[in-house]
Amino acid sequence: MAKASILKGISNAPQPHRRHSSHGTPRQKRTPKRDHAWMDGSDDDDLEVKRSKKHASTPSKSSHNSDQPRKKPRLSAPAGKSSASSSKDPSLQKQRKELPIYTGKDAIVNIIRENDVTVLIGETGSGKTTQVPQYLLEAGLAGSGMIAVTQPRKVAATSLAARVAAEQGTSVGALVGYSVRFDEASSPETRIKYVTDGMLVRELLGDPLLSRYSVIIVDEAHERTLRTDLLIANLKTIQKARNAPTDAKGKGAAKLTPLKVVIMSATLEAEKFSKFYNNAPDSAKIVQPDYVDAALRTFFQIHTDRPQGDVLIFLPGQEDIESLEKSIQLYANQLPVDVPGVLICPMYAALPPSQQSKIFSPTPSGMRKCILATNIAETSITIPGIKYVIDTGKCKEKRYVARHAGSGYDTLLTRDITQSSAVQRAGRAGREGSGYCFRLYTEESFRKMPITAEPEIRRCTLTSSLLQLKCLGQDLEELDFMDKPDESTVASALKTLFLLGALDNRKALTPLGRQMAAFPLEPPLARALVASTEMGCTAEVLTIISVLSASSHLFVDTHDARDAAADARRKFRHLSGDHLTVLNVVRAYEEVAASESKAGRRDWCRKMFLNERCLSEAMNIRAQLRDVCARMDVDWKASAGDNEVPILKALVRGLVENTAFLQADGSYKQVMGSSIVKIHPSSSLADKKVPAIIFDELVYTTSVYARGVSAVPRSYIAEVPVFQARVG
DNA sequence: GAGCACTGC
Repeated sequence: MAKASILKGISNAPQPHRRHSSHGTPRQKRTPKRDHAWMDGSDDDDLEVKRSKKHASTPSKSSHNSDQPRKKPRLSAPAGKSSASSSKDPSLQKQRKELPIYTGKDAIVNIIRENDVTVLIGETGSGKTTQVPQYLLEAGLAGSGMIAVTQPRKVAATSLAARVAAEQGTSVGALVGYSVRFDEASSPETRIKYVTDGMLVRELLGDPLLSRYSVIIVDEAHERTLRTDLLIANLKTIQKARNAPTDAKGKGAAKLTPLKVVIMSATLEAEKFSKFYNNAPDSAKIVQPDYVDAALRTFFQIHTDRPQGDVLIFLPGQEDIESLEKSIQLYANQLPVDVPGVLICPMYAALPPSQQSKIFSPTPSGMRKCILATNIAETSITIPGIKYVIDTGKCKEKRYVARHAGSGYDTLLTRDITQSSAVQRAGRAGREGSGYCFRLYTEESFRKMPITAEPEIRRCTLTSSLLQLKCLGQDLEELDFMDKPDESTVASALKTLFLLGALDNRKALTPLGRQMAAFPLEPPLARALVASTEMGCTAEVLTIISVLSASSHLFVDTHDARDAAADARRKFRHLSGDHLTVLNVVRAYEEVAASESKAGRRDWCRKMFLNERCLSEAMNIRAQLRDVCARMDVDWKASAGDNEVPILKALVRGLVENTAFLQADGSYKQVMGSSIVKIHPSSSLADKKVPAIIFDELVYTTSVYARGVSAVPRSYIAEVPVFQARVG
């Protein structure tokens, strides 16, 4: 069994906290100075780290030859050189030593040396992410293998690699590299590699024991992304194989070097919670049933009673924002002349960039800015000059609901925020001075909130993960997870993969399933792609699914220019519906891209109300998918031209579960699952009655909507083998 | 007649 150790208390240098208050009667209070407080109360654990002497560090020189890297040939320090080496930028080395983690360096290295698994808890900014890999390399713990450091986001992986490469006095891609989708910088010399968690999960498919790595550091583990959870579960399995007892020596297993795992996680900032509650006043204990109305009243209390300073109100969604905007405007127009005017700025992701930008312009003198935002303002953007925050305590959350062992749907419903969100929201006030947070909920409600968000593995569709695991000969049901996925979600994933032909009726992976897993796509889209190779329309299907798997929407939603947007959209419209409309858009975009400059392209997209980010990302994805096709000897150029028949038939193969027939009463009934679904109003087929539809996804908001819809003859659906089996 | 926010391959 793997030995495990937990190291706690890599704390930041103590810093003054912002002043907050809550529950309606704000009052300033300087927070007491206190370094740390852990949820489990074991305050003194950090001494374990702090106590250790920094005795003369003995970097074991790894006998690594320092060939010049192929990609970025520039000077590079040989591995194993001490961090104190004079060849490195002295100011960077000084900075490294000033990091909170530095005093614990030897203790950390020793504990990791002695244990198979180490859990390292430290706050953001403690330097653990940049320093620990370097400490381990310098101490020779990497042996002849690599140290991988996983990150949930690409930008973190690339920027951390740049930072650590600089600290090592080398260029990125030499001793220190990174690997993310669409981008890689590494060479045979690379020993520390920053990778996205998804990249390492994908690497498992080709190298199930991750044999190139001797240390894997899973960073930001507290974020509990689906891929991190999947990785952690797999690392346990891998360690069993690679760190087998020594009696296996001489046999197969002995060829494998042991694997060390380091899990790094931020604390939940427990002390910030408690400080927050020391100033909890005793008024405002009334539950506000209508948070929009409460926000309205709280805003005008602030506006008439409090000194100048902008207000940020957190609301769940666009609908509430628009309704509150109207009410505030109405009352603001009736204010006495001696009260400052109100400048209302709505803020949510779907708002066109031109209207988003006004929240960043300085508030005109004699005015108070009031920003109405979704949780986009919680982390993604920082708005300067906010003095007051009003927190409704609500947000919207997307969650997958599995039903009847299959055919579930995504929901988007308003719910209570988490405690960590509440803290985050309050922290948006007074970033440049003192600030106040007004919470429209009681202290008791706060205590009832979940501390953190539920891990993704409990909220998402697991179809893609299950397919990847099946390729590794594993199973969602058997793997040892920190949090077990929900049974019905697993059942639903199994059913989907069976219907797609990726699994047989004994839940075993089929050759088709293995083929599908090679593509970085959701299984239904991968299935459509494979089908297109048999139907001679790979070029078109590749284009359509590239757009569907891009992270943003193709069409820009605008309120003001709704008619103009609809006019522009009509130019691309295809009678069959949204999928071929997407194809028309990309074909037009490619023509423009061929003749126009970058600016011309941007201009065209703006005029056509198209999201250029979506299109350029789709082009990237398409190029990657073409590469995979080429490797699998699939002709990605095979084109059906303007014949939509094979294209729709290929899509039907992937979207088998997302099919519905028109009923006699004019509604659509899902073929599998039997729910009544409506065509989403954003679809080109909204309000149209066609005998049968396929769709990209089912979303439950105000009712169950099908999004991304195309009309197909009923026969296309009936000829799918799975349906024939059901009938016969 | 409707669109929380991110992220990953």
